[in-house]
Amino acid sequence: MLKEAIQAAVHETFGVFTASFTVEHPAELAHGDYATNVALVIAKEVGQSPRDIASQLKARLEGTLPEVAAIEVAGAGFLNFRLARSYFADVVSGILAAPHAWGASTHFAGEKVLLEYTSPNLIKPLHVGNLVGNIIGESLARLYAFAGAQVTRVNYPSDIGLTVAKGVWALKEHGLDVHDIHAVGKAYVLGNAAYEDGSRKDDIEAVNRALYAKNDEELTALHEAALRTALGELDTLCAQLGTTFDDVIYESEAGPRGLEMVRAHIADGVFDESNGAVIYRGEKVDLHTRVFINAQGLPTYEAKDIGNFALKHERHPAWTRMLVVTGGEQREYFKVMFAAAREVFTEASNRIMQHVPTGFLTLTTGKMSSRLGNVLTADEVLGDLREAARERAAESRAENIDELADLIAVAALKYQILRQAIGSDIVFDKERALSFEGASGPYLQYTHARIGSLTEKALAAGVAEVATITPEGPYEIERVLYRFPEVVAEATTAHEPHQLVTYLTELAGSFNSFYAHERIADATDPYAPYKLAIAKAVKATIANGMYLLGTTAPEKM
RNA sequence: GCCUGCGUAGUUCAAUGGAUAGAACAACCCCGUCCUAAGGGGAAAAUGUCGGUUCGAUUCCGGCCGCGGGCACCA
Repeated sequence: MLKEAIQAAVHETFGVFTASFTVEHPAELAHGDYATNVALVIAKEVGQSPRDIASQLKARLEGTLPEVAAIEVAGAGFLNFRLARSYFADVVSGILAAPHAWGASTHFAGEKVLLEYTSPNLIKPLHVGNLVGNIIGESLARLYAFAGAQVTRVNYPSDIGLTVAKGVWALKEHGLDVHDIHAVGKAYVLGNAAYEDGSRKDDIEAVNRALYAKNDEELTALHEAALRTALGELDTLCAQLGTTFDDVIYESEAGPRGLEMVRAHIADGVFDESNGAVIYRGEKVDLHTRVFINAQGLPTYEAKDIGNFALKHERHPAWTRMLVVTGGEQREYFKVMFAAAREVFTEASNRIMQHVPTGFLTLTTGKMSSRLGNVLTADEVLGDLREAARERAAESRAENIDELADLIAVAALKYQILRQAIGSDIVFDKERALSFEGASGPYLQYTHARIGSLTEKALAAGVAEVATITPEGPYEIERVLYRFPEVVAEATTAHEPHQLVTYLTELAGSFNSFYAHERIADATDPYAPYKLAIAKAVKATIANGMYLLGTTAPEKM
C-alpha cells in the first residue's frame, strides 16, 4: 500500500522512472517504521539531489496516508515514515481479540505439503547431529501449517543396508544386548571398524545379503529386535521433542519398489546400464552420473529414494510440494535424484520438489567421532539439559517441576539449533545451551511466564486490559510487535526459522526493557490498562512464535 | 583436478545493495526495601586479503589465502 502510494507520488512529481526502489523496515527503530530509498535510486534519472527529491516527495505525501503520522527526510536522502498511534493500538486489540490466530495466514492455503525429515539409521542411538533435521523439519511443518497448508510429516528411517548389516553382524559376533540402544550403537561401531579394516568385510557383506533375503533366521531375528529397540528410542525422543509422524516409510519397503521402478525405466532411456550397474546420466541435465542399482543387483540409496518417492506419491497423490530435510552433504545427490524422479514420475514433474539441506553439527571440542569417544547422543544431551533445568525449576513457581524441566530442556536445545540459518554448520556449545541465560529458549519462556504472573498481579490490583486509552506516542515494544506476521511469512517462504528466533529474542528483550521501566500492575497509573494489553499481546506473540519453533511457552516458571 | 558451500568482536550467531555492521556469551562497571535477577542498564570489542561494479558493498563480480562438503556401485 505504502509502496504504491510512494510510486504514485513519484510519478506525479517526476514522471516515469525505471529504477526499482524498496520500502522496508529500517534496521534502527530510530529511523521510523518504514523507510524508502526511492530518492537515492531515482536521483540520477531525475537529475536532482536525493535530499531535494525526498523533500518534494515528503511534501506531496504528507497528510495523504491515514496510517502515517510523520514523514522525515534523513541521511543521504531516505524517506522515513512513522506510523500513527492508532495503528499500533489497533494491532494490540486485534491480537487480544484472536490471540491464537495472530501470525497465521492463508498464504499456502490449498497446498498439500509432504515434509520428510528426521530419517535416522535404526542401528545406533541418535546423536545431537541427527536431531538437527528433526528440529528444523518440525519447525517448517508448523510454519507451513500456520500458513494454511495441509502438512503430512513423513519419516524415512534406514532399517536395512550395509550400515545396518554392520551392526547386526557385530551384535551376533560379540553377543551384545540387542534391547539396549547403546549396546546396539556399540555393535555398529565394532562392525564398522571390522568392515573398514577389511578383516570381516566379506562376512558383513554376507550378513547384508542375508538380511535382504531373510534366509537366516537368527540374523533376521536379531535384525528385527535391533529395529524395535531403535524405533522405541526414536518414539521416546519424538514424543519429548513434539513430533508426531503421519507416515513412516522404511527403506526396506522403498528398496524393492525402487528396484522395480528403476528397471522399468531402462527401456525408455531414463536409466542406462553400465558396467553391470544401472545408472542415471546426470550430465544430460548438467549434473553428474550416479549409480541407482549396483552391480550385485542391490538398490543403492538412489533407487531406494525413487521407491520412497513412489510410495509417498501413491499414498498422498494430491501433494503439491515435497520437501526433504537432510544433511547438506547430500546437496548434489538430491539434485540428481529429483532430476531422475521428474523423468520417472512425469505426471508430477511440474510439482515443487525441494531438498532442504541442513548444516553439519560439530561440538566445541571438534567433530563428533565414535572412535574419539566424543559423540554426544540425543538422550544424553536432553538428559543433561533436563537435569540442569530441574535445578532451576525447583526454585520456580511451577506446580510440576519435571514437566517444566522438560519444556525448558527442549526449548534450550531447539533454540541453539534454530538460531542460525538452517543450511549453515552449527557449533553446538553444550555449556552455552545449559546456561539458560541471555539469548536462549528459556529467556523467551521466562518472558512469557513473567507476563503470566504479571497478569495475575494486575488482576489482583484491579487493572484490566484496555486497548483504547493510550499514551501519546507508541512504546518501542509496540513498534516491534506488529511485525510478527511478516516475520512468520518470511520464515516460512524462505525456510528460515532463524528469522523468527531473532525476532522473538528482540521482542522479548524489548518487552523486558519496557517491563523494567513501566509500572503495569498499578491501578494508579492511567495507562496501566493499555500497558497490560500490550503485555498480553506480547505473551500471545511469544506463545505462537515458540509453537512455530516446535517449543512450548510455560504459564509459570 | 572439477563442482559446491563458507570466512563478521575473544567465542557463538544476525544484517531483501543502504543510514553509526546488530545481539548474546565471556571479561569490566552499575541496578535488590520497586509487578519473577532465567531480568535491566553502561563501557570495550569485528566484516580474511587485493581489485572491480555502484551515489552507496559484509552483501554482487574477479584474483589470492584459509576451512568444509560432493564428484560410479556408502547413506
